[in-house]
Amino acid sequence: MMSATGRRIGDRPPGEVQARVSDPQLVEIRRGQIVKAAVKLFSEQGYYNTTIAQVAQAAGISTGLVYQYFREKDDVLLLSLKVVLDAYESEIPATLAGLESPVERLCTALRGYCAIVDQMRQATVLAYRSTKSLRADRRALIKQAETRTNQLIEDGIAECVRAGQMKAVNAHLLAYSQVMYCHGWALKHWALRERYTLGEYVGEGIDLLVAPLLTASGRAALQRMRARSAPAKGRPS
Amino acid sequence: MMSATGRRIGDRPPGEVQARVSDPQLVEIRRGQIVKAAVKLFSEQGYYNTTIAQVAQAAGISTGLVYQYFREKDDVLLLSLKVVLDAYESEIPATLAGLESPVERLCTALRGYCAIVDQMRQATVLAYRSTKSLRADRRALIKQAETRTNQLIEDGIAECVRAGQMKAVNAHLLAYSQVMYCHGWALKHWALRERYTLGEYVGEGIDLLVAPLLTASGRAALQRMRARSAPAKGRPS
Amino acid sequence: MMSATGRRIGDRPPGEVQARVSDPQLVEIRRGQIVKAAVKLFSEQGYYNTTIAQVAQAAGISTGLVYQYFREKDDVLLLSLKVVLDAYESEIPATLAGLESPVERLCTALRGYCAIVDQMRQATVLAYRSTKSLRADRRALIKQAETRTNQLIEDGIAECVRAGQMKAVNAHLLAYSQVMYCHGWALKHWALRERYTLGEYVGEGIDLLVAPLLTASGRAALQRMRARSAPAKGRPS
Amino acid sequence: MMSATGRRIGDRPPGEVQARVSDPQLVEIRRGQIVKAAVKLFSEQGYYNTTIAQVAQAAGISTGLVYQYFREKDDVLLLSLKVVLDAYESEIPATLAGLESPVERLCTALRGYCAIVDQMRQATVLAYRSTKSLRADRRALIKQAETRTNQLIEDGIAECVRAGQMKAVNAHLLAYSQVMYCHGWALKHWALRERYTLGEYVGEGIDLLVAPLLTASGRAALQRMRARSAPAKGRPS
DNA sequence: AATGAATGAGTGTTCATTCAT
DNA sequence: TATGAATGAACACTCATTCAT
Repeated sequence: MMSATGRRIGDRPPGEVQARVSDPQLVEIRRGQIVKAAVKLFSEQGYYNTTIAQVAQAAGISTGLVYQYFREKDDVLLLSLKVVLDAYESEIPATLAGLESPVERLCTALRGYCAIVDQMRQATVLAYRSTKSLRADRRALIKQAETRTNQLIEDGIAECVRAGQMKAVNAHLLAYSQVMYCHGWALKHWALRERYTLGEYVGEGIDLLVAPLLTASGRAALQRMRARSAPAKGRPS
Repeated sequence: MMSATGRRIGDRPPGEVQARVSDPQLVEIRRGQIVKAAVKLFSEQGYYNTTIAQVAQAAGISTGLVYQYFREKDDVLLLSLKVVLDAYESEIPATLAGLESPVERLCTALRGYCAIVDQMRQATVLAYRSTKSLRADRRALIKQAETRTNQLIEDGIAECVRAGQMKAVNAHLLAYSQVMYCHGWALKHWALRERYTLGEYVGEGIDLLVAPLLTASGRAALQRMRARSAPAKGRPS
Repeated sequence: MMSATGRRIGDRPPGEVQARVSDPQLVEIRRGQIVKAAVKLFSEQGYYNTTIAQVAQAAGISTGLVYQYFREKDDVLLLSLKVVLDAYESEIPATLAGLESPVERLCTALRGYCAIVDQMRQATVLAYRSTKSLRADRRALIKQAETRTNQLIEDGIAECVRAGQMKAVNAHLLAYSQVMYCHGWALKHWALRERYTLGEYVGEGIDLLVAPLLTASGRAALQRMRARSAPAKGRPS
Repeated sequence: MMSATGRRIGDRPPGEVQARVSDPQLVEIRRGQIVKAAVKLFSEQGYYNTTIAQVAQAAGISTGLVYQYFREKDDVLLLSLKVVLDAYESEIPATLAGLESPVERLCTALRGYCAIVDQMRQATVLAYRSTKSLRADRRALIKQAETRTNQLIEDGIAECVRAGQMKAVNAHLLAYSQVMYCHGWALKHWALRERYTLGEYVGEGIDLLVAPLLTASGRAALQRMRARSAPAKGRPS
């Protein structure tokens, strides 16, 4: 069914969305347009309440053109979710550059995670709501990406433990707990925004989900980190 | 918006679902049938992939009859979600009967919460996924119910603090964290079921989200509770 | 996929079209309406140029209702073609009642065949044009029906031969030839109608495709038949 | 109806397909490519199930280029059908070169007709199925071509009669009958191929549609012809 | 002359909702 | 009350045709 001139775009694993357009640059641009519009609309109205025509219009293209870049509506959702998850996977490690102390690395990762969640608040909710709308094989892709992100946090925890900064804990479940705390900023934003700034939310989260588990040396490291950032940020009201 | 023939049934607050049928008993029975079928189908297939005809068939009634008890499909979802949330609100307090120690009450509440989540795993996921499918005013109802359940946990935490069993913490955010941990059993069940039984999940959760925050007296209370339940339960495989 | 209350309608062989409506009488009525409209429109405009909406409108029902009685557009075509072929299969034998002479039976069958073709001229063309639009398994059903009709003619020929009224011939191919001659009245009607009436067409056909193959006794029988019918019918202009 | 930039190419009669390209040689080549691909695809899948993009790809050119040589999809069909009919019109006379005996000429024409039908089996079916897909004016062109081919056969019959080799018959309808017999090889190939080779089919056809109508001298001529070809061919199984 | 991306009208099909019985 | 047939708006997806390059 794939035209002879059809080409898989990018180097992504199988299950990847295919396009009828051969120019990879154009594919990247158009898909960017479409996914951007889709994330916005899906997040606001939900997947099933958003029509392809709306996505196309929001992307500034014709309805038919969407189908040159995506085989079906499902594919648009898949790529939209991947964009969000890929952001986690690439941006969190980026925030850690140059940091040595395990505790500092963990806290920074959590801070970064929450920051991305904050930026993509609606898209994060979308990921929670819409993953099940995907077909089984595609859902698996999303779950894998999620697992990889969790692993980033779990590794950070394990580092802390190995360095003697954190007591021995179930790193796997603690990571889950922390990740869900980060997601919570998006999922329960309607309740949280009235009471906390993002900074406060992160700080309190560290107090609850990191600090109590630290050893004396871990607590010292946390202290140092906070001392360093406090003057820069002041006390947010 | 209010159909001329529409009639408020029962004593529920405004925003309540309306029926065209006058016999309150019958309304209760039929709605029960319908909602039971709906929760099952919505959970399995999602709200938008489930047709009213399917719900009717699963409930053993005709399509048209659904509209004698619900004004629109949305109403069926609303009531379905309420059923789930009401279960939380009524069953958790029930598990606490006769317990005195604040730490024990908190841990029992969390254990009960997870148990309900486990029983209604799919429905819990449904609540996460589908709340936004509701219209704004109805969504508010759901959020209120959720807030009330959170309050149960938050009160438990506050009790612990007041009784000197837990250090001073942000009870509000800790409650959120613990509630999300409970929900996690449903939301991430695909990843968790391979590694933990429900009992283990709860136990580890308490180790992470309760124990580290306790005072010496709180720790002693937790110890006593565990000593009591351990022989009864043994080591779950 | 079939609803539990779904019911196969009628006693037709597998491959039969299914309806979502359970009352067999209603199914018969509605399908009659729909197929009648479909045969007309498909014949006039072709299958692919006719929309379901047009069929529904011509049948005096709503678009959606068509899909209560047919699973897809293809099914409407299938039943439309079957109606035509069933007419052949049932009406031709009916014209033979009471006739004894094999030659007379054969000629009457051909006359009857042409008469039906004349009545359903457009539908006959439709059968030629649209059979390939069906999916393979359905096409097979149509071919079987066609084969059965051919067999009717072939049997008539064999009878003539057995009775010594016709020389030994390839009954199979002669039947084909005669059947195609009958179909020709519909297929080439644009060219034939200017030159022949239906009666003339049949008469000349018998002169070409029956008479030359008869034995002396067969010719005599043909003669008698024609003598009998000539005064009744006269020379049609 | 005539686009301003449209230009008539070549010396074809009115109703002719137009091209935007001026070089007549190129037009011939490109149209050849396109029509060849179209005949194949239309025959296999039907006209409406074949997209212009598929035709272009099969022809090894771009989609847009098709519209440089054809004004619309309909035109591609028109030319495709003409190619088939032109083959009849030019190839049948070619087979008759050097033959004198009218009966031999007629039988050879029929044999040639069947041979072409056999070569273009799918395309012949296409002509039957798709003529009505053309717009009325174009359909007329096709009918004319068909009429001319019929005339070839009719002339052959008339020759036989004039030469005293065939009894007086309705040459017009006999020609139809014989032509339809030839077409039958394509139209009913699914049923015939299991029982007859092409040679047998032609031979039996002559037995049914030619031989019984011959005079003594005609039968003798047929005899001679068969005697000549028999040794060469033997009895095909 | 040639490409192939872009357009947008058109259609099969679904399904929430109504209504006659 | 209950049924289930009927409605019709809505939407995903296709494809003939155009057009910028």
